[in-house]
Amino acid sequence: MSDGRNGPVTIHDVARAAGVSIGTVSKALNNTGSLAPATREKVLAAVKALNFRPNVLAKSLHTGLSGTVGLISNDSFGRFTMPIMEGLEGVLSENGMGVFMCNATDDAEREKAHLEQLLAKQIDGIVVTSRRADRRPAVDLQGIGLPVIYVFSHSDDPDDLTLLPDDEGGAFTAVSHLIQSGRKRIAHVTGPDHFEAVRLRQKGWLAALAQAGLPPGPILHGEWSEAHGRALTTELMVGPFRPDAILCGNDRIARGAADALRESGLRVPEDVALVGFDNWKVMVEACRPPLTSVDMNLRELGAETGRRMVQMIRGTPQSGTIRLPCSLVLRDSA
Amino acid sequence: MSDGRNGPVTIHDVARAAGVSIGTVSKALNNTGSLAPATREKVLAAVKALNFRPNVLAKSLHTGLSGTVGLISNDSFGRFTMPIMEGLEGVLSENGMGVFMCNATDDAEREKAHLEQLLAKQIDGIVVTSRRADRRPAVDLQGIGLPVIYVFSHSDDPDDLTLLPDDEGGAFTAVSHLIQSGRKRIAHVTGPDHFEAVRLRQKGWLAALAQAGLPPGPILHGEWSEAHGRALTTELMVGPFRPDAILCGNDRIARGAADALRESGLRVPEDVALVGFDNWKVMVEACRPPLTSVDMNLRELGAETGRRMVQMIRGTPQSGTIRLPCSLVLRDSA
DNA sequence: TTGAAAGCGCTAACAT
DNA sequence: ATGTTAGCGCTTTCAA
Repeated sequence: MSDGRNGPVTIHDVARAAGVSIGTVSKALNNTGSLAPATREKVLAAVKALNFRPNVLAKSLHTGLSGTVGLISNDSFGRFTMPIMEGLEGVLSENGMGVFMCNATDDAEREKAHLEQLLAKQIDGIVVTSRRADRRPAVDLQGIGLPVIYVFSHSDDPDDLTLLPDDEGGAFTAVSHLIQSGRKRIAHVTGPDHFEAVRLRQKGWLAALAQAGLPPGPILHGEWSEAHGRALTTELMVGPFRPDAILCGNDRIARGAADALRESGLRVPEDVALVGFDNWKVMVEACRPPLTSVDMNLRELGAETGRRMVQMIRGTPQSGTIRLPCSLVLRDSA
Repeated sequence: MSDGRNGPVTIHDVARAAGVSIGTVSKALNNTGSLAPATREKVLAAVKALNFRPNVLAKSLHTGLSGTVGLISNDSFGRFTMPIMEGLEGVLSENGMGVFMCNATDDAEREKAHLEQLLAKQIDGIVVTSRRADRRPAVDLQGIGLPVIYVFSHSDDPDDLTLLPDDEGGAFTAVSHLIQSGRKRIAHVTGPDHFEAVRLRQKGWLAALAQAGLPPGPILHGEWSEAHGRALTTELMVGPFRPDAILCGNDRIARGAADALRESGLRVPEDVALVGFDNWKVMVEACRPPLTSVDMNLRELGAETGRRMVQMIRGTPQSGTIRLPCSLVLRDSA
């Protein structure tokens, strides 16, 4: 607490207290070189007594590594970034590393400013995340060779490493489940098709139908909202194709669908089964009935990002686009 | 790009390129000391040419300041932490500072581990946030005098600085609005009363009623869910007190209330007006009708945290509990 | 106005 | 086994 002098406790204070040189303290702290056990004990005792905490910034000057990663979000720390960040931070902090949060909100200027700050802070790597998984220009590292991972965001440079959920596989799994539980007329109500994820999920839906020899139902596009889920579902149900199941592009659409069906006197899942996408807790639980939904496992996506980032920082380069599996979470709607 | 040598460009490289000493480069960069304009130009030209970026870690060794703040969240980066983080990061990054994200999830061990990492990284301050605003033990800084701000979380040490939304004022504003629009029988359906926020909102509700000379309606407690919103509202409507308005403890409860009312044939807001709390976009917009709700202005709360953190780091100590105003966002339900 | 030199807290090679 | 010393990239006196 009161070490007599002012300012933080340094390695010199420890050396003095233990009656050794600072080099010896350093060795004791890092288990390097050779040291008499007794000396080590003495040093560690002084460290405890003085409550000494090594300054990692000073250490960084030597190693060239700061033990720090920058996370640039274009999601304003939104719903998708959160779990990714959680998984990432968990893995990195286990490795003694920290995460700098930056919010760029799809503003190139802000992103550039953040990049400058991060580089000045000597970060060891960059993670770029986004609100959606469409292609974006690669971050401009100005020739500085720094590991970069795009997660839930997609660099247009194929030499970059991009981590994404397997949207197509997720949709395939969901539709296969519907088919296995006896559904034969499966429609798809989803979001705007300028989203890559929308196109991929559509592909998975079609693939599962094709594999079972079932005809593709209609596909309806709209905004990602409950209101559109209701409207599109109503539209769908008065059409010629009477679905016995609907794969929804996200949980909000699915919840809108559930409401529309119930209010038109149809039962879920007896008359029409429903599967959502995102497995967003507040949505799936509030839905009537509770919604079966595809989970993109974003937490795990973030954790995998962390593991790969550690590898890259240690010198193993990685590139390409990797898709991690989604999982279907069963509830009452399908 | 290729500066001939390996590794990052240092101040020495710039000095060499500009034909001056490193001391001169430093002065040119920081506008300190006296320097011939021509020399400054020469240096800055070299900086540009080499794409030199000062190493702030090295600078930190002198200043003792890292330009870095740690944010310890106990919310797993949840819905409430997000906007706070966004506001905080915005202000701090404007000041050239960065934010380290840590997720402690209410685990004292994890919090301690994070604290150690943050201190080793020489952070200049700590922000502690939480899922709810109940009291918590102060972070143990072990005698290190470091600025700490509790936001959307409440230290049990009155000498700490705590920033919170004005729950009571928010409820008061909401109920006053209901009264002004002619409502006279105002009930309160809310969350578990072990939440400080619940008790404060209740207080605001009562105060507004008292000021208007209206009798307090019933108050019903339940979980923060739509299901409980529906159940409690149904219970309320069959009771002896026929409310013409309900202040809801959060938006989920309010949305449940809206559904229950509509499904029992009552119109919102004609028969019963509804006000929610949180102004959570997906909830208020999906609600039928769109929900009038109290916004806690968490983004601004985060921004204010950032401003005060900057002040504290600059040497102005602060303490006490400060409550920032909520605002009522009008939509169709009241 | 500019340069030389002494550190900031720490590591690591080299002496002893 | 331990101490000495030369930096890591930068700032900041103090001389010149």
